Amino acid sequence: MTHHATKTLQELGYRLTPQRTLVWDVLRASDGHMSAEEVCAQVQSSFPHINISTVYRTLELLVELHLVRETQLGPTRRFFEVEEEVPHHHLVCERCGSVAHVHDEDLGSLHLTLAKGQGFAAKQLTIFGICDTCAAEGDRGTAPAGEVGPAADAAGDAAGA
Amino acid sequence: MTHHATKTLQELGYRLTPQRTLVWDVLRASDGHMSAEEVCAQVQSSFPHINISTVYRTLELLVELHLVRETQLGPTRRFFEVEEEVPHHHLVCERCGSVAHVHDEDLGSLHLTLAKGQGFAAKQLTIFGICDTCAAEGDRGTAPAGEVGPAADAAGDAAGA
DNA sequence: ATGGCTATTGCAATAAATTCGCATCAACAT
DNA sequence: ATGTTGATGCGAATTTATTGCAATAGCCAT
Repeated sequence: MTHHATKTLQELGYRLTPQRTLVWDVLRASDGHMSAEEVCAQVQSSFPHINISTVYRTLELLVELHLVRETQLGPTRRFFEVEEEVPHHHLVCERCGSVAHVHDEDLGSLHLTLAKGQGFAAKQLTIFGICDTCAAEGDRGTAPAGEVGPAADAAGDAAGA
Repeated sequence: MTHHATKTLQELGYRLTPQRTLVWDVLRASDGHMSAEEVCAQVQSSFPHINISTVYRTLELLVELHLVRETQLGPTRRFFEVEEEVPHHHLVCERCGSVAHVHDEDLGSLHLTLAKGQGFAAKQLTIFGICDTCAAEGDRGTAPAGEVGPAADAAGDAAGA
């Protein structure tokens, strides 16, 4: 009961279970975004009995109630975070995977541009690119673009994940 | 052999197999983004023997060679599209799932803002929101926000997928 | 055109993430 | 305290993606 969330749940007729409370608490305590598995692991430290499927169901519910939002940080995994008052967006580094935030207000006229140009109401942006740290490291890391090719001569597997 | 792609492959020492050619052709013929499964199904119509794992491996290769790029349209599935000369970004409607394009140049000063503010070099944006069509339809569709709740009174399952 | 070297492929097994059915359990109103 | 019924745990089923390996087939040299 760290928040009005519990009240919200009850007011809407949902039962207030320890599982739900804990999932919420864990997400609130977290600084950033968590996968369902991470949430589950965290919750289990104080409530060992919780099951991953319950976590999924709870997350789904919280998203439905706009207490939590699902971020879009890439394929093959879902991430969740507490829905905050000041909207923000995500900068995902394609090289190191780090995730930074940008405040919505720092987007300039983007909303207006999209609204005018395409009639699109932007809610959440995910911006993929290269963070300053990785850029500083030069073009090492995840196989830049230069000399790729089959294991013809001496080019190892320069194209990992 | 619809493009320089085949030449690129051979020049780099990769073998030119029908599977690779067909995956490339299918992607080129497609208007938008395709999942690996969709590509596979398409290719199979003219080359029934191709296997999904080959499709994955081919897509990975084409991405590596910057002939194809992986788009980031949401979790739980990967999508691919031919890498085009003029960069564009994606507007994904959270309600109907439609995907529209925005030209990079229409983003205004966003690149500059991100570069200055966070030292971040943006490459690909995915913008989630509501498209004009859905907005016009009012707040029906994917359970807006108003009256959600357990199956208490007469509220059906207004919150499907 | 032929043959050999080895990159590629197909297939099946595997892995990871998420969902579903159902019997049991426990919130909450009475 | 008790009943009603929504919520949970568990295992099985799905979906999506990856990997090992033997068989196949490009491509170069002949």
